[in-house]
This record gives sequence, structure tokens and C-alpha cells, in this order.
Amino acid sequence: MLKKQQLYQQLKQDIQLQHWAPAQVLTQQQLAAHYSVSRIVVRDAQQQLISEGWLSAHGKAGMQVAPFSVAEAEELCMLRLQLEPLALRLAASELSFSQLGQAEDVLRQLAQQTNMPSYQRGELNWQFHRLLYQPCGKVHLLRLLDQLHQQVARYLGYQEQVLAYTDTSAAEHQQLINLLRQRQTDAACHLLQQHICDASALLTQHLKNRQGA
Amino acid sequence: MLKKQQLYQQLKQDIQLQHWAPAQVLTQQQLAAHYSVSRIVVRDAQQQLISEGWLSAHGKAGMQVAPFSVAEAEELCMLRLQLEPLALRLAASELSFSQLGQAEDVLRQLAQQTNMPSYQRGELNWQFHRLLYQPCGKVHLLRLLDQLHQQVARYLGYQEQVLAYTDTSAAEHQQLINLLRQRQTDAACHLLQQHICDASALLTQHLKNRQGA
DNA sequence: TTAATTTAAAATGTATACATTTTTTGTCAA
DNA sequence: TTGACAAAAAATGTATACATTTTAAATTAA
Repeated sequence: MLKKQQLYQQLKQDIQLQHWAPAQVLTQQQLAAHYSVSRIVVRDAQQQLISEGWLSAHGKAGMQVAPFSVAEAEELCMLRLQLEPLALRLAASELSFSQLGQAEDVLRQLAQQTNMPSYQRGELNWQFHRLLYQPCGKVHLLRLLDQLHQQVARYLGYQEQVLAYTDTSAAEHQQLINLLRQRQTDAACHLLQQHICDASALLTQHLKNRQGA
Repeated sequence: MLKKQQLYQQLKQDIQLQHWAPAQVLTQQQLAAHYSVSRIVVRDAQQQLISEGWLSAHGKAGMQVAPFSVAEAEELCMLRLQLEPLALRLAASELSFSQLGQAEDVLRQLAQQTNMPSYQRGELNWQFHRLLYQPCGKVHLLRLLDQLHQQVARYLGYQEQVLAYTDTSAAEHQQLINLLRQRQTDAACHLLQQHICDASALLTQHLKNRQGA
């Protein structure tokens, strides 16, 4: 087992779940002690997390957990809005019925297992979207979308129910599948755009309220 | 002086200039010896370059210089085509006359100093574009565009004159400035789109010819 | 000769140790 | 008290050393 990769995953998740607070300053030693690994391992993970935007170099000493900002959240949503419909458009003609079925399976999971922790619900939600984009075959685009999703996920604050998977969302997802199965690509892309747009508005409004409080 | 950062820059440039060939497999020790640093330093740089797509993990041992593929080049161009006009649109209303003047200065440099090595011409060309996007204020988008440009730059193969800065390109750049100065945002974005589209076509065609030869 | 298994070499992952830089603390003078 | 300067503590950058894994080689049996 590669400790490096383990620590990378763990640390990223801990940031995502806000076990390390936004804007908090961490030291290599602190993390090495906390996770019981040597500083070398911390450095490797740190490097990767910095270049993915989870951490930022903090002056000459220490690293800072990426702080929250409404502006950044809006930017991330904007990028999703720009790129996900593109990915879907490229993937649409390649999407096999079996793949569409797979995506539907994920939807069913979401609908049935209602007592799942919201962290997992978020993951499943992305898995659904990801399955639809996958066949576009653009590695850079897909990697980028993965990163965007993870960054947005930070802002969702998984303990909140407000932004969880709603009935409306479920219906839209099903409709998306239907459109794709009928090869109505334009309509599907448009629906997706609307879907992301709504989710973005919900998120940014929520953040603004929270900031005010 | 941080050796880590130095090596990162140097190694990236060496890959860009194809001193390390595409698809070549490198070892940490090899690089440590070649650049006269310890393996730790190599690891730090390696990690960063992997997550930016210059290198890829190669099985369990070694790293591979990202190979060339026409498909990847096309994808990178597509992403530029999707994102740069967006950045320009967001920046357009914020662009001050002084900033437009700065961009024009870069154009003049390109026009006058005709004996510049093509590597530097490429850099100046990007500097011009970058100045126009900067005021959009979207850090993720700008970082992304920087990375895209650098990756595309690999494919340009700076020794070639074919893809160098042409008169047509110069004229289009100037026209872009004029449109922006008159706040004709839509026209400017459209011109930019055309500009990138042409450059992309030139590049991919060139790659396809090269592959056939 | 060839295939397979064992053995040696090399490369990476990780830890520890040292050097340098940065930050903090503490003392002393104004 | 405050400000500046010096000393010490802490954190990071880098190197070396060790352990583990992976690759290559070599020896042996069929």
C-alpha cells in the first residue's frame, strides 16, 4: 500500500468534509504527527493537493487550506456550466444503451437508499453525471470535470439537507436519460444546462445567506 | 533559491523543447544525476508535473514524458476554443485603455523584433492573449488557460517556422484590440474564436502531415 | 535451446538526519 | 512602556540511508 496515495485521499477528504477548516494554516509536522507518517509522505501529498487547488502555499512556511469565497464558488459553477454540456454533447452519440442503463441503476440507488449519508449521495450524484460524460473520450476534459466537481463538493457542506438530492433533481435526471435514449442531444444538453444552472443558483444563494449570518 | 522550483521550471521547459522526447521513460535517479540534485527534489517536481499532465506515472517504476497524440492536441485546442472567448467576454468590460495599450506594446515588440527565437515569440504571443483575459478576475479559469497554452506550446515544436507568428495573425491581433477599444465585445469574441479556430486547424493539419511522413 | 525459477541489480517508497530559513521569544537600552 | 536587536526555537528544504518492490539476469532443468 502506498502511504502517499492513502494520505492524499484522506487529506483531501478531510478538507472536503471540513475536518480542517477553510483558511486554516497547517504545517508539515502537524500533519505528519496527526496522520502518523513521515514528513516526506506529507510533502508528496501536499504538492499534489496544492496543484489541484485544495491547499495553497502560505508564504515561506506552512500551507493554507483553501479558503471559501462566494466568488470562487460562482466561478467553479460557471466552469461546470460551460464544460459539462460540452462533454455531454460530445458523448451523446457514443452513449450506448447499456451505459444509459448503468446510469439509471445509479438513479435507482439514489431513490431507494434514502438513509444514505449525504456525502455518499453526493458521490453517487456525480457518478451519474460522470457516466454520461465518459464516452466523450476527452481525457483532459474529464479530469477537469472531476476536479471541478470535487471542489464544488467542498462548498456543499455535506451535513446540510438543503442542497441534497431532491425529487425535482431526480425527475430531471430521469428525463435526461429519456432524452438521451431518444438521441435528442440538443434537448438533453439544454436540460443539463438548466439543471446545473439551478443547482448553482441554489448553492450561491445558500452561501450568501450563510455569509450574512 | 528553491531548487525544487528551479528544477520544476527547467524540466518543464526541457519537455516543452523536446530535450526529453515524447513518450520517453525517465527514472528519478536519471534526472537526479542529470540535473545534479537529490532524488527528493526530483520527486517534488515530478509530482507537480504529473498533476499538470507533462509526465505520467509509468507503471510501478519510472515516469513517462507525455506522448504526443493528434487527438490530445485537438482536445486541447477545443478547450481553448471553448474557454478563451469566455474569458475575453468576462474581461471585456473591465479592460482599461491602459491595459489595451500594454497589449499593443507586446504586438509592436512582435512586429519589430523579427529575429527573435520562435520560443520567445510564442511566449510573447501568449502574453498578448493573457493580458486581454487577465481582467476577467477568474483565478481558476486563468490558471487553466495558462496550462492549456503551455501544453499546446509543446506541440508547436518551436523550431518550425510554419506555425510562427504570421502577418495575418498580426493583423487579427490588431483588429482585436480595435474592437475591444470600441467595446464591441461580441465582435471581438467572435474574431477571437475564429483566430483560435484557424490556429487549431493549422496545428492539427501540420501534426497529421508529420505523422504521415 | 527454451522455459522456468532463483538470484542479483536497480529503482522507488519511506524514514531519519542535517542545514538553512523563518518565526518567535526574550533581553536590554532608550 | 516600547522598540530594536539578539538568541533560541521551530519549520522547511535537502541529502543520505535503509527497506521494499520491481526489473533484469543468470542458472538450471526439461
